[in-house]
Amino acid sequence: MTGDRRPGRPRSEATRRAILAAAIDELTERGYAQLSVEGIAARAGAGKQTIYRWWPSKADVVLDAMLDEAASLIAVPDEGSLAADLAGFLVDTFRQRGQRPVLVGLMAEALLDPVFAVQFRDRFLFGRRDALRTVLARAADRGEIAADVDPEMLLDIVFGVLWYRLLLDHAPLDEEAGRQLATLVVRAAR
Amino acid sequence: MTGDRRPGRPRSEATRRAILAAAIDELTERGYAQLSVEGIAARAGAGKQTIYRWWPSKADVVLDAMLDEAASLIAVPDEGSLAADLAGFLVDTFRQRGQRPVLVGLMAEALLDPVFAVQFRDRFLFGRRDALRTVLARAADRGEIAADVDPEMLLDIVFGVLWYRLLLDHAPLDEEAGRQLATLVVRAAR
Amino acid sequence: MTGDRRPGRPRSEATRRAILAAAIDELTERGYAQLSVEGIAARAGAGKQTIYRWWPSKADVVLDAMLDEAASLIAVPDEGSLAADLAGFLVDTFRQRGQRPVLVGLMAEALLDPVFAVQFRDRFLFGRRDALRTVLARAADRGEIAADVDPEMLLDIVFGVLWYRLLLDHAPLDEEAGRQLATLVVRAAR
Amino acid sequence: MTGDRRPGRPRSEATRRAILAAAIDELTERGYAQLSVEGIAARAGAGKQTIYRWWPSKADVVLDAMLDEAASLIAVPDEGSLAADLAGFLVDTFRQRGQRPVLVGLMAEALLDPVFAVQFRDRFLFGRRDALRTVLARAADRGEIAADVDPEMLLDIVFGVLWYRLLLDHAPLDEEAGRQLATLVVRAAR
DNA sequence: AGATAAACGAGACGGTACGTCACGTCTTAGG
DNA sequence: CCTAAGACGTGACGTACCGTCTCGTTTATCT
Repeated sequence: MTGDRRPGRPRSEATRRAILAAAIDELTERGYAQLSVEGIAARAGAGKQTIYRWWPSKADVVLDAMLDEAASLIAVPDEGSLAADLAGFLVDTFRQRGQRPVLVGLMAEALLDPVFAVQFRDRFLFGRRDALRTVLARAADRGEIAADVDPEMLLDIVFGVLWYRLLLDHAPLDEEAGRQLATLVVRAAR
Repeated sequence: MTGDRRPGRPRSEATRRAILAAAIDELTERGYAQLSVEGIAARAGAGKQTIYRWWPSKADVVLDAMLDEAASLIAVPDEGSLAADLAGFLVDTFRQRGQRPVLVGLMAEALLDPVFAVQFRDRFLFGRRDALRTVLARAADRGEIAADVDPEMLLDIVFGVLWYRLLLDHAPLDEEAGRQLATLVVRAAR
Repeated sequence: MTGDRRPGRPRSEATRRAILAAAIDELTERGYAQLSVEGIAARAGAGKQTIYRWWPSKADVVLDAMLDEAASLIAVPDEGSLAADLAGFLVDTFRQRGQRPVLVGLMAEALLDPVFAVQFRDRFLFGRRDALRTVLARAADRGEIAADVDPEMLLDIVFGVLWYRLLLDHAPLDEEAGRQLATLVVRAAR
Repeated sequence: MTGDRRPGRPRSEATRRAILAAAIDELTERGYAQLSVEGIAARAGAGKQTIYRWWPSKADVVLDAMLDEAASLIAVPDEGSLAADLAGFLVDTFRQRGQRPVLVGLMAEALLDPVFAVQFRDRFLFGRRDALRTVLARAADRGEIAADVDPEMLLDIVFGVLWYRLLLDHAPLDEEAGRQLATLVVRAAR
C-alpha cells in the first residue's frame, strides 16, 4: 500500500541490467586492468553519467553484477559432521572457479581503494564468511571443536587458503584440494 | 685486466638509489593508488626515461626497493620443534607489519598485471615460501608431520592466513595470532 | 464569447514570469557565458521541459525578458533639427548602458546561432533602427540630408559606433560621446 | 652567440602548424559554434594536451591562425588625400570578406570570455586601428581634419560600420559601400 | 460529477565536449 | 651511452549541460 514514489522519471531497470551485463562482459573479455567506465557505458548503450549516478566506481558496478547473479548461491551445508560440511562447502565454492577474473579484479580494486574495500568486505566476503561460521558453530555444539580454538582463526585458514590460491594461481583449487584442506582443518580443530 | 666495461656513460648508482628511495617515499606518503612514474621521477630528480630504461613498470621499481632493503631478512629458525620454529617464523614475519601499504600495493599490481605477477612470485613470495618449506622438511624428518599431509597445503595455510589478514585488515596480525596459528598448524600436521 | 480556449491546463503566467526573471538574474549575476537552461530552471523553480516547451533556446528566453521590460522604451524624438533629435536619441540610448552584459550576451548568441540571429535582428535591433529611420526621414524632408547620402549608411554609422563601443568597451558611451557623434553625423549628412 | 636552448624536446613546429591549419579548416567547414578542441586535435593528428599546453582556449588557436596568415597584411595607404586613403583602406579591408566566419567566431568568443577579449583587442583589432590612425594623423597634418574633431571617434565610425555590417550581415560590405563610407567620413571630418 | 487533456515539477536518460592526468615514447643538449 | 628535461600522441577520467523522455500531479474545459 506504500505507493511512495519519488517524483521524476523512475530509474530504468533495463538500463541498470544492461550496465551490469556490459561490465561482466567487458571484464571477462578484456580483463579487469582494461576495464573502463567508458567501455562499459559504450557496450551498454548508456551514458557515462548514468553509471556515475548510481555507482561510485567501476568496481561497485562489478560487485553489484556479481551479487546480482550470485544472489543466495551460498549454501550452508548440514550433513552431521564438520568434515563432511567443510568438504561440501569447499567443493561447492571451488566449483565457481570460473569467476576467478572477476574476483581477482574486485580484490585488486579493494586493495587500491579503501572506500570500495568496505563494500567488498561487507557485501561480498562477509556473506560467505557468515555461512561458514554457522557450520563451525554447529560443529562446536557437537563438540568437534576444542574449547581453546578460536573459530575465527579457523575461518581465516579456510578463506586464507582459498584466496591465496585464487590470487596466486600457483596450486589447484579443485575437489581434491577441498577435501585435503577440510581434513587438515578438522584435525586442527581437534 | 679491468674487465668488461661497456662503452659510454655507465649507469649511475646514485640515480638508481634515488629512484628506489623516491618510490618508497611516495608510496608511504600517498599510497599505492596515487603512485605514478612521473611522481617518482620528479621526487628523485630523474627523467622518466631513466626509470623506463631499467624497470618495466612502477611496480618493479617498488619490488626492487623492497628487496633492496629487506635483503636476506628471511631467517630460517631451527629450534628443534615445529611449534617453536613456526611460532618464531610467524612472529618474525608479523613484526614487519609496517610494510603493509607496500605489500598490498605490490599484490594489487600483481593481480592486474600478469607479467609483474611472475616477478612478484618468483623474486619475493617464493623466497619466504622456500624458507618455511625448509622448516617443514626438518619437521618431517623429525616425524612431526604425518605422511598423508601435503606440506604444500600447510605452506598455503600459513601464507594464506598471513596474506588474508594483511589484505583484508579485519583481524590482528600480532604475536598472539602467530602463536595461535602455529598451534593449529602443528595439530593439523598431526 | 470568451474565445478559442484550448482544452487542458492553460499556460502558467506566473511560471513564465519566474523564468524570465530567473534568466535575467542568472545573467547579471554570473554572465552570459555561465548561463544554462538548467540554472534558469532551477532558480525559477521550473522544470527544464517547461522552458523548452515555450522557447527554442536560452537566448530566446533572454530576448523575451529584455523585450518584456524594455517594451516601448524607444522614444522617437522630434525637436525640429537633426542635431537635436540625434543627440536626444543617442543620449537616451546610452543611458541604458546598464544592460551591457545582456546585450553583449544576446549578440554573442546571435553570432553563433543563425536561427536566433534572425529573431534578434527582427524583434530587437530593427525596432531601434526604425525609430531612428523616422528621425532621418523627417530631417530629409527639412533638407538637412544631401540627396547623394544614403540614409541607411547614416543609420549604420550611428548604430555601428554604438555597438562597436558597447562590444569592445574601449571608449566611453556617455552623453559627451553622444553629442560628439551627433555632430559628426550631421556634418556628414551635409 | 646565444644558443639559449631550454632543455628537453623542443616544441614541434610541424604540430603547431597542423593545429592552426586544422582549426581554420574545421571552422570554415563546420562553423565556429561547432568548433571543438577535440575536433581540432583529431583533425591535426595531435593530442588535446598539446593544444592546451600552448593555447588557453580554442579561440586563441583561431586567433593565432588568423595572425599567422594575415601577418602584415595591413597596408597603410598614402595617396595624398584623406578621401583616397580611406577609400583604399576600406576597399582593401572589405576585400578580405571571405574571412567573415572566422572574424564573427572570434568576436563571439571575445564577448563570452573577457580574458580572450583582451587578446583579441590587443593583438588583432588594435593592429588595424593603428594603421588607420596613421592615415588620419597624416590627414590632420594636411589640415583635412577640423581641430574640434576627435580622431578616435572617426576611427570608431569606420570600424563601427565595418563590424556592424560584418556581424549583422544586413547590408553589403563591398567597394561601393567602402567609397560611400569614405565620402561621409571625409565630410564629417570637415 | 466525471472524463479528457494539456501544463507542470522533477529528474533519469543517451550524448558531446570539457579540461586534467598519467601513460609510455620521442627528441633535444650535455656530461 | 646515460642523463635531465620536457614535448608528444593516446586514452580514460569525472563533470557540466544539452535536449529528450517518462513519471505523478495539477488545473482547466467539455461533456
